[in-house]
Amino acid sequence: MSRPSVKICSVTATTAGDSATTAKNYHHGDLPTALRAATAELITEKGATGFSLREVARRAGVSHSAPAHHFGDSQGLLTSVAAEGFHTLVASFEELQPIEEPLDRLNKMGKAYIRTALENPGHFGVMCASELINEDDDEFCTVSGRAFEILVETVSEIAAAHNPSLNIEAAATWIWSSVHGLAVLLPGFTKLDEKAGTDDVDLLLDQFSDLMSNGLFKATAAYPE
Amino acid sequence: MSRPSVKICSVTATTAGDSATTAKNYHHGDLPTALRAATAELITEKGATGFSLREVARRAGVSHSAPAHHFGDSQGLLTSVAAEGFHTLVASFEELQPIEEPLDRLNKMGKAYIRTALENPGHFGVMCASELINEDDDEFCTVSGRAFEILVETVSEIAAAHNPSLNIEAAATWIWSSVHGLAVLLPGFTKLDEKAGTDDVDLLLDQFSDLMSNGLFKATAAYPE
DNA sequence: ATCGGAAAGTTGTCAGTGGAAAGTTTGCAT
DNA sequence: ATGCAAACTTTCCACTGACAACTTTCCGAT
Repeated sequence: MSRPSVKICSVTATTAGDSATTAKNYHHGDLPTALRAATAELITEKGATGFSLREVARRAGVSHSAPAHHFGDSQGLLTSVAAEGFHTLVASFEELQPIEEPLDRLNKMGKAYIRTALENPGHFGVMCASELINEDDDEFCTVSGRAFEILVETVSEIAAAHNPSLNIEAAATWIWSSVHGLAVLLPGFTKLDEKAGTDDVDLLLDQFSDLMSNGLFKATAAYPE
Repeated sequence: MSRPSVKICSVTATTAGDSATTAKNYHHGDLPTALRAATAELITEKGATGFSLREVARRAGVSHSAPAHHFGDSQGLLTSVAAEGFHTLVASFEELQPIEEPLDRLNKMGKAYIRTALENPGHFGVMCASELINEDDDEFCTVSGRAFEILVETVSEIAAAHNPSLNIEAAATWIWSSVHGLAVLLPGFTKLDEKAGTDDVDLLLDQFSDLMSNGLFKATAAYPE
């Protein structure tokens, strides 16, 4: 929360185009965006369970049933927040695409994944909460599918470069599971976020890279320093 | 350590076991157990978000605030259910300890993990829901710590047998993340549970084993048949 | 210019929820 | 039998999500 990271998201990007016309477009300006922001903030503070539609509305300064008008129900709002989070993730993935060596790119994608999760706990807390969101939502499907697609592409390149007989789908699923599991299991994101956490995570991810590349039989997984 | 008193079944065991002493012990018999069972059932049906203390009480046939007397609040109840789930997991791990070859044992532990998750969705849905439970709870800490301990032991043996320079902690964390991530991400447990799902999962786990052992550089991750 | 419809937002209401507080039943030790 | 604590019930309160009905604002067609 030390940086204005939420701005990254496409949603703000799409609407932020001409603020002259949209900013005071209506009563509120851009309520959907404000509601998503309030939601992410609230989840960051109180966790996904502490979330409440009415509290979000209160923070956005609108009546308690205004959100329903834009998102239907709370699931709709949370799904939209989740999609926003995936947009951020995809954007950070795409920034890394110029990296030539696919293994290096994969390593950095893993770090980006964890960093995104740490920097946007409000979004991340809901991105894989299949209970809370509507995974069949069009925008959500598209953007989360795109994220996985990028991973598969990278794994394909790794296979081509290092091991042509690799089962790409299985490997991609496995990698995603590893990194996602780590993100989920990392105890108390806030603690890590506070201080030197990013370095620790990067170190751990380097070990993961070693393990993924070389396997239990050959990996040393030693701290590189 | 191969077979301590199987606390897991204590729940089901006590209800059927000595009904003379416990069954009609008090008003209800064994309310805490009944409440845990009702909770698991409810979560299985409606997901962790569909859970409500009052509905659980209703199913157990007691007043809406009876649960509070035993578990404090809903978090207490859910934590107890999570601990119960970990007991089951630890028990299934311990059944596999006689297997000599640690790699084989690890493979079967992974399958057991997924199978436990599939067979007890009500418990699993809450075991790693850090939002919903109190992870500092004594019993929860003990039993979940034990599960990880068993994994670390197995990884240690793998290191001793195959790769002495392996960083054991990192590797264990990584393996846990992989399998947990898979369990979390597996879309719709019920579907897989219905039919031939177990085989599919076993196959996927075999691929994971291959990837974990040999790494991206050497693994083929091909279907074994 | 204005009129009508649609989008944006409000107010009011309802059943349901968790939690606290206070009362009641039950078993048991003395 | 009596006293006491544990197990459970009843009552209450603030809060929630969803719905329906209402008002305000905008914008385009005439």
